Amino acid sequence: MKKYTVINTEGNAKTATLETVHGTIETPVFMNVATAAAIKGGLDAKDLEDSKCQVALANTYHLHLRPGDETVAHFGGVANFMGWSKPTLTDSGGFQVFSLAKLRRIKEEGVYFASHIDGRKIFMGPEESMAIQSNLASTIAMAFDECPPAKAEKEYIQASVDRTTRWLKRSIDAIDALNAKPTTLNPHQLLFGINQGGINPNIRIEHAKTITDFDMAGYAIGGLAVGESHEEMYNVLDATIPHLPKDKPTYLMGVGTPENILEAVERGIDFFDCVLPARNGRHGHVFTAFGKLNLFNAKFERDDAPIDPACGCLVCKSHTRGYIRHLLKAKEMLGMRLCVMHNLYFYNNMMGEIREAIKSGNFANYKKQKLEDFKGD
RNA sequence: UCCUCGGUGGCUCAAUGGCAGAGCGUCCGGCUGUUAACCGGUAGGUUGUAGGUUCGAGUCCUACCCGGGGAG
Repeated sequence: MKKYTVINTEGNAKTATLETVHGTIETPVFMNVATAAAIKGGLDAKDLEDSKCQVALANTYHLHLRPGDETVAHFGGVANFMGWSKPTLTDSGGFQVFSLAKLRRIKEEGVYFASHIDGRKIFMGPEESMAIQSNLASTIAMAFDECPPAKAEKEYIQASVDRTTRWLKRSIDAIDALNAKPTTLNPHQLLFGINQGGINPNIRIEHAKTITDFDMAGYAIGGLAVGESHEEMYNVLDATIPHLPKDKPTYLMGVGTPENILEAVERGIDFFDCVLPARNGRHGHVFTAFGKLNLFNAKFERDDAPIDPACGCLVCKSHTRGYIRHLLKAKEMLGMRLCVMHNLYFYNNMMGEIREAIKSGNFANYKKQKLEDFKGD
């Protein structure tokens, strides 16, 4: 079961549903990042539900290292492990090829990592990544790819993209073999392919055409928001998205700011994920309808307003900026937790507004108004 | 009363007689498929007081003030 149904479109923007064995996902959607089967900042699955989260994202590399994917399988997969009853997506470990640059070696067969936990040597290639993701029993698995740095030379990007294509074929073969022996946890794990090519439009387009030849459940655009400018990112989206199938979900990996998301939805993206709302929340930065606030700022010491008076989240219903600032300054864990809860709700709620706007043909106005409001404060 | 140790940024402390510093705190900024409750920056000093020696004193000398410890 992988039925992707477009409900309405406005220009290139689309709102759709993706039916999965673990429930229906309404897009555009923002997935909440639970790397090690936990939202950092002390949130659990119940908090995710309160935050209007539809999909939780976990990481292959991290869960393979600790507690081990077979241990997660013992608990019935990552969703059961963390008490989450809705769809999950697992990242393949490809991003760690980028972020753990000092701890790895890339070869044709895969990547040799030194564990960031204990230095132990581990190997991960497409087959290993798929086997781990199968144990994690995520709703959607990601192909094993390489995410080259934005500033990499064109020659390196091309060689990297070609290798990612070969890894994609191996990822597909591996997941097909695993799906041939379905488990009750996940009768048919979906696999999304990943487009790469740095900020080079031609490489991006050629790679999009190449991976479109494979019948993937969805197509992701990776390797963005890794140091390039917003303009470069939008140019890549403009060039690439027209060459991806219209009848499949698209996923812009690792993006981004609320502004980035509005721009990408306008260009036709369905799925997003980003650590920003959780990480910035832990650091006391919160998102509001009128821009970002840094709750560490002295001006909030005696501010008795909620983070965002227009917000409907549990935090804004019960707590003041002044109280949360105190918690943050006192290093009380509750301060981080409240900020993360608010930020996740802000993102997920905005995605709901986006879906409604597209359904009613009002997205262009909605986007324009939001971008204007975010500049406020 | 005597002996002794000490007095340096808001706090805790560095600085062979040679540019007065650090950590924390303050204030501000950054964070984009998480190695990140993290990283970066700002401001803040008549070195207890008054003299002296010296080219040069936080540092050596004298007196005093304040604090800790000890003796009586």
